[in-house]
Amino acid sequence: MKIKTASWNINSVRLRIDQVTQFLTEQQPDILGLQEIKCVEEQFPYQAFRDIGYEHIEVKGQKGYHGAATVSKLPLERLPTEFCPLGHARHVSTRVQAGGTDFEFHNFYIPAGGDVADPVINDKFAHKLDFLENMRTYFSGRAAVGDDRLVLVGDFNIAPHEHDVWGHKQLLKVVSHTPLEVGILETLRQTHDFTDTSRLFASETEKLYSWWSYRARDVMKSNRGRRLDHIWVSPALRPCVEAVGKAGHEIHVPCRTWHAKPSDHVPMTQILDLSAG
DNA sequence: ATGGTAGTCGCACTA
Repeated sequence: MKIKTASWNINSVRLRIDQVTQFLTEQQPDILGLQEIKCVEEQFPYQAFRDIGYEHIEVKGQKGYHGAATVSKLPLERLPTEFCPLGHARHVSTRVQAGGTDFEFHNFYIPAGGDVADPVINDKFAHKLDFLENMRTYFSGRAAVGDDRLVLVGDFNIAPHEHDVWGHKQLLKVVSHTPLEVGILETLRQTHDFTDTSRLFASETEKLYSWWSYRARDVMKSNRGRRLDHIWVSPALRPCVEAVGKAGHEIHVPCRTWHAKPSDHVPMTQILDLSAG
């Protein structure tokens, strides 16, 4: 059984509900993790998703800021997790029923971290590091991450590799690409042997971006992007990614300019051949 | 070193 997973920082799900439903209709992922929905649960446009076949919806919202939601064609069971030390709505964990099998889908919105890459003088950067530490604690505390079938998606707000940013040297002191946060994220990934699916079949020097700032003119022409969004899988699911090959992964770059008012992030999708795991 | 844009709880905050 093949399933298609997706992740997208939508920057207000209510404002861009038509873009989300267009994406779902065209790409037909089985499950989508949304970040920055910017609404409370009661304001979430449930019906628009149900109308096009996404009947299973788990939302963690808050007023005005942040928020995450997972919408799915496959049945979901909410898992009780908490990663944010400030209690922000930045995470939804679910178990997904996929035919005769299942897997966990962890949808993250890691804090951006403010402007100054020093946790002593910048509370937002300290918060980002604390959130990452809570992720580390959670996964280290699980008995057998290597055997468990986990998909981690979301806006991690970290571009780990040199060619995940338009200018490695220019961004070394810019939050999202500093060695401190990159090192923590890479340690988390390597500790559990998570596969960063965007890089599995891409060459190390291929530029990959999922986000382009609003604060620049002709941003796609200058192409000053960063790869802040990720789909990771645990070792148990790695064969499911390998089985579908490079074509199974897609960063939907045209979505950065396809509507007059796009999100600053584009969606990405990863197909898993669950029969290979 | 600064400022640029976007969305929301809009006269401020987060990104």
